Amino acid sequence: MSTLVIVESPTKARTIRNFLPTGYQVEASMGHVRDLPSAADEIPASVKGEKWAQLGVNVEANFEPLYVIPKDKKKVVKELKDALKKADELILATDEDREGESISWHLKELLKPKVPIKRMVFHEITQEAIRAALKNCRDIDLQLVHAQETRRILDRLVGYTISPLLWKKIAPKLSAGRVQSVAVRLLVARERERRAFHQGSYWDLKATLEQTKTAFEARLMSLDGVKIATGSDFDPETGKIVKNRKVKLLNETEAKALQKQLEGKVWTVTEVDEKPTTRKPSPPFTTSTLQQEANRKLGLSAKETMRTAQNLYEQGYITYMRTDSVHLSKEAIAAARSCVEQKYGPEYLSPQPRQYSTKTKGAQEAHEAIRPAGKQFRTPQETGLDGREAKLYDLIWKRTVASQMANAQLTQIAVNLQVETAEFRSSGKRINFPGFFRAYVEGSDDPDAALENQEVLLPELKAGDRPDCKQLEAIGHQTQPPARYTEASLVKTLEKEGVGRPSTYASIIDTIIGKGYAQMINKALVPSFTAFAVTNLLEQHFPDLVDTQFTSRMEQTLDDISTGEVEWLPYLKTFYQGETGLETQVKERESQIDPNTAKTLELEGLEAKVRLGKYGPYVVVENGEDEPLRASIPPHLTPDTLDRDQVQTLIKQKTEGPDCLGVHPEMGEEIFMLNGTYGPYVQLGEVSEENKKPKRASLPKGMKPEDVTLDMAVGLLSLPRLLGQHPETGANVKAGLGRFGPYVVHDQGKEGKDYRSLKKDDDILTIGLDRALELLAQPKRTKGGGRGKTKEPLRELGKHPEDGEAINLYDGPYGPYVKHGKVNASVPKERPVEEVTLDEALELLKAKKSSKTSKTSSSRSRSRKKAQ
DNA sequence: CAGTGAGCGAGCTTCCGCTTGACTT
Repeated sequence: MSTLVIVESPTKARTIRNFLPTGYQVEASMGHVRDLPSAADEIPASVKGEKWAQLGVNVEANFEPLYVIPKDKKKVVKELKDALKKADELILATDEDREGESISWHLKELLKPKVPIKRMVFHEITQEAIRAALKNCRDIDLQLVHAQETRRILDRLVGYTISPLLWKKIAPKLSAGRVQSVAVRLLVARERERRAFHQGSYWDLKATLEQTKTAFEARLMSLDGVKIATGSDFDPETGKIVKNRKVKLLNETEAKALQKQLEGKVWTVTEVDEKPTTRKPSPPFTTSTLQQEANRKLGLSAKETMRTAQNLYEQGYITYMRTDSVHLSKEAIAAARSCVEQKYGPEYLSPQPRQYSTKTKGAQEAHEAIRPAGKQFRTPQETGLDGREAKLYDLIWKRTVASQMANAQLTQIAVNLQVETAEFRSSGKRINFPGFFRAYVEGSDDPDAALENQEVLLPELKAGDRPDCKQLEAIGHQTQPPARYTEASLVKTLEKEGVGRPSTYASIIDTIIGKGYAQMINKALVPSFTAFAVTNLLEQHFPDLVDTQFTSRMEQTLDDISTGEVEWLPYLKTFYQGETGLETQVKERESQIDPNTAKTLELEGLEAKVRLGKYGPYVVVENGEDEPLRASIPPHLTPDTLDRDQVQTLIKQKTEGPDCLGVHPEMGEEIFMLNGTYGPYVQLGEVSEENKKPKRASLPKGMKPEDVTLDMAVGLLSLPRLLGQHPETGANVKAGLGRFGPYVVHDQGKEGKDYRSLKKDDDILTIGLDRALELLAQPKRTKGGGRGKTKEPLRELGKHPEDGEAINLYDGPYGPYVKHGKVNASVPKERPVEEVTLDEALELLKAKKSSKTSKTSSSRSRSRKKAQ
């Protein structure tokens, strides 16, 4: 008697294998095994002529989906079929959520087993839980499967009807979808706010006071009983105080006058208010909160976090990393509590075990929260991990353990002080009992709030006290525009609205960047002009689809379908073919929308219009009777900074030709300031028949075109510049501008070149030999396995018999590999790294070399995608 | 890499969610 058990992931398969009796074979499906055809080459010839072929859903016949096996799943399916041949029974043990139920159903439909089928679900991977699940098998829940199918079809209908509309009206290859279009809209909405933002400025006073030798600070709160204006009193759209607000706005003169007036006066404490407060630890990690915290505390991108977590999961250090649940098993709670007792003592335990409940919209909770694996948590030190993995495990360990710790007890202290008619306030915080603070304090998107987490000590004060004023300063402030989204804050917002799933948060960001809807500038997501045009069109013509509520309404209906309260077919029919249905809407709008209008952006406070052209965005300025003036917008110029002056400069460059900075003193040719696809650059002479490629040099980052003088331009054009000879080797030391910015190099020709980037305060035009030597003497910065070629090998294996070049063993992000010249070959997972020999390495390299000659079509198409 | 913004025009582009291995280092 033998039974085939199918789960989603190979890691899970390996784990539960140990908990099942002999005669059970466990295999992985690797996620979904069937799907709607994703592109034309997956549509079978038999339906290619049909009107609905491109959709992959027969909208004319009860929305029957056309399922195919994607290319990358063919192998898995074949293996599963083979495994089934040997089995007398099939157990489908995928996750208990909507997608998991659907995977089981697809497996059943696809494998058409002739043997009995059971559906098994479990929530914990322990001996008891799995044995119990085995005894309580059930049938596939078809209503849940219908809910998934409805979700799948609806997403397809949205994506594959709206995207083609965008191709016709804005630009080919654009995309729209239930999730990505909402994400893009969030970015665009924030950028609009930033464009509309007007800065306001205000002043206040800061006093440094002292009592019983302890210094503390106080801020001016009110004057003559009227509150002093602060940032929140401003209207961000006007830069002025909100109408009818009764506050006193201090300007610089007034603030300084008041400062003078109050100097040397008597300060009196009028009121001391102490309030006890408690803080509760945050729940254990879900995918979304892990991504946010790893981004804030470790600086990891969502993608990096997931890759690192996957490694930890596969090595058995943590539980499953794609989850929306904050639930901890009994076992996990016990393990966390024992960690608290051992490490911090019993007084740090929460009196009762804490069980958190998931409040996220649309959560499906097929898994536990992300936590250290096992019945006993390994402490971060015990794992022996290093690098990113160690840091991420540490974060997960602390968060999990902290969740079972006692509340922190604090006292908030507010002290009011009076000096003449001015009222000042000082706030402090005392930590009476740190509780979970000992282990973990959640990071914050707002650095000011993070500061609040620290204890602010005040001396013992009581009403009537007269502290000394040591210093009184007038301080100017300016209101700040709303911050752009980061990866972390975007994921947080999407999760809050129930948009996207744990398995997709990281890829949503990839999608919107890959489609040219946004770029990442200093960790901030900045939407493109294309994003503006697409969002405008969708908001105007399909407001429901880009509403953040759309997904939660859909989820509600899907829930109702899964309980049988709503039928799936009528829902889809109304959504697509109803009077205000999607198909009807798209057809109607197709004739209404003028492509020229859709490609044109009217930005607030700008007469010039932005248009999307074949080669990117450009500005158009009406020029009376004449042809309008046009000029390209360089990619580094973002929508929020495009103002009148910027447009002026772009147009001027275009019409008057490039600015001439002067004549090169030695070459006798003119030097021009130009703006190219890669930003501003200087050029010596003009392009002509005999001089097709005149000498050019980009401006280093931070140098503004308008600040560049003739001398500076000459300096830039003379790069790389010889600084002198290295005192030890006699080789040339030069300074130049490279792909990564300004650098110095110790150029020993064939012996090798040693590069260092200049520091922020160094000037490429004036740097001398001494400073260059100083930089070269510093070690190379190798942060987290940077791109430096000087990576230390794990082990040297020996020399290649043919060319005598060294063959070394390295550790890389994809596991250990051996390297010979430019050829790398991974060491197979089952081989222990310690045992790899030179001969084995030669074999691996040989196999790799021969396979390299045949490139697959899929890798070609992937690199093409990346290039866009 | 470095100055364009219409048109010849077959066939293709595109969604979300579930997974790992391939990429290369």
